Amino acid sequence: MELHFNPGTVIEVALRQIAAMNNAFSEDFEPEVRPADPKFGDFQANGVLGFAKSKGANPRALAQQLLEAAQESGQFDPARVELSLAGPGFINFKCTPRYLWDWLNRYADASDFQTGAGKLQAGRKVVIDYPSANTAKQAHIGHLRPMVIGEAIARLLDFCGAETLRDNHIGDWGTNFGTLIMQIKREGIDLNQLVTDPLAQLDQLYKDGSALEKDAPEIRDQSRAELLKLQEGDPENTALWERIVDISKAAFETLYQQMGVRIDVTLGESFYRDKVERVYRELTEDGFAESSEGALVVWHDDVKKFARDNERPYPFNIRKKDGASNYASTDLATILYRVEHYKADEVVYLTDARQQDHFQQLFLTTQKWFAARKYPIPDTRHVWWGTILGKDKKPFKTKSGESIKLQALLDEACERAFTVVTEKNPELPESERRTIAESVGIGALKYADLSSNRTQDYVFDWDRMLSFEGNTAPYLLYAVARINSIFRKAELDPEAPLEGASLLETDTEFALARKLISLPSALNLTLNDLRPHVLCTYLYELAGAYSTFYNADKVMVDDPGTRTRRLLLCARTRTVLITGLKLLGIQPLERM
RNA sequence: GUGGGCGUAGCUCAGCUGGAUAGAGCAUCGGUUUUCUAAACCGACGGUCGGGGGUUCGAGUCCCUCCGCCCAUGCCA
Repeated sequence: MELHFNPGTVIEVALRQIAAMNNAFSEDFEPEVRPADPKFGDFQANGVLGFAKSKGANPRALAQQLLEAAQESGQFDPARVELSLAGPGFINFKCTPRYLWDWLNRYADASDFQTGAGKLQAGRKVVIDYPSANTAKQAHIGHLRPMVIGEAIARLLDFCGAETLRDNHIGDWGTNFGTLIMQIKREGIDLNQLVTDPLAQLDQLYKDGSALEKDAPEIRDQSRAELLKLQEGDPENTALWERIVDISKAAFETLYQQMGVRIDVTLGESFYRDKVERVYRELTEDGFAESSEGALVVWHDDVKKFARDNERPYPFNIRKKDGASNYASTDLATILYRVEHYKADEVVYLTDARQQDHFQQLFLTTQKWFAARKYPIPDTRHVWWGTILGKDKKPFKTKSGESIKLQALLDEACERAFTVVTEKNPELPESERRTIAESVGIGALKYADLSSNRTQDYVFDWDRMLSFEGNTAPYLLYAVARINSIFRKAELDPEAPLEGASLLETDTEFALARKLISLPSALNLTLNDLRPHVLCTYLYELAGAYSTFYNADKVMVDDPGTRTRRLLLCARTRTVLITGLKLLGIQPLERM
């Protein structure tokens, strides 16, 4: 068996090939190789069971046949992997100590992992639409998930070889500008005079404005008129708008830096304002768009929910009845631009769960439109997530019921982490405790967001996320810090090559080694549905296997062979943990 | 009404798309340190997987049917 980054893939490819040449199987046989429970082996193939069922064959006999064919093929060197038949027809694969050891020596540092993982998405151009913040509003807790999940997914795709473009599709052209400009004019505000926290003041102006609109239709009309003037290029409104956007960008930049969010381009909705006409024209010409109640809409009769004869009409509204564009218009113009200008093979959108209908309609419309025009059709993916809940299981808010400001959340995370660090490690200088607290605090916040399945709501709990027990950032960071400490005391570079190690011996060493070689499986699985919690679970299990090993097997023993092999396990664990944490956007620490 | 998500241990969550005896952490109880960071480790306790039916060698996972919660549902994004 080849010494590949992902042994599971090698097994799968080999089995598929062997089955294809065997009379008892057919081309469509899927081996279904996956990591196994350690008590059975390292990998298992479950595919025979399903296959036997579909053919009405005896699964165990069939599995026996495949196993023998595999052994005869010469593709499974007994010195590297042991095959066995189990239960109703599972085939188990157990890597030999030799193989584990060779793998650990072959895949030694971050660049080895990068090379191995880099084949997964090689050559793909992926545009990632995030964090797509609003303009003229302060960032609040609702902006946490797009920043955290978006950054993690972007890093993951980068790591796996994709050529990514992080496109910050800001909402700088929405209806809210009508309201905001209306209110600015009403109050006679000079935007250049706003000094302290200008974004907060814009936020307030908007709130006041929309409060007024609530029970005054004439004010609502006024706002709509201001919006239309802006969209038609009125110089006064354009100048106001530019200033608002600048204020917003500057404020968000500070947050992006703290959050470790990296952006390649910021092309907001305004960028597409002269590109929506083409969308209207092409969709109308091709017969996809038509007028309905004064608006321009697209019906999708092939999907019940969006069909025109549905009991509750739910068209894709691409131009409002007042002639103004909306987010459907700009999203259509945007995807065209991403394909034509950036040659995107895939576009990944990151938003919360509530926008699923919109993206379903957007994707349907894009496919039909692009097919009709013979434009390249990109893969599209909507990566969505649930709500952050308080302990009462309702959306997490302040006691007075307002949304929590993101900056306040970050500050509290760092402050709480600082208290903990000071409690545990009072002898460290304050500046270092502050640095540690920032990594631990922000890291804990991010990890809490990433470690549960993103499609579900999760309960926000400071104490749990900052705990050193359980599936948390501090637990993982602590594991890294302990490894660093060993190398520091031994006066060794954890990234330097290690020579003269003896072969693995104890159960805890083996358990750790087996966990290490399952990194590629974890990456694969994470990438499948872009679910970072899969990677989190893996890292947590790895840190757990390390802690068990650390407690059971002393590293700095006298015997040089034993010492070196344990140091090697420490070094590998460290590299994998650091690599994983960085993929999640969490900064590892030398000590804590 | 329709569509989406969900219901797993007292609490917070996993469960790799139908696989082997349903797993972690917290909490509770008990144990481990002259040893590299005990911010750790080990063990015990804890489950009619919302209820009921079905499909099959096999169901937390798929189908049907109820119960309950969250979200979306024509011009905000």
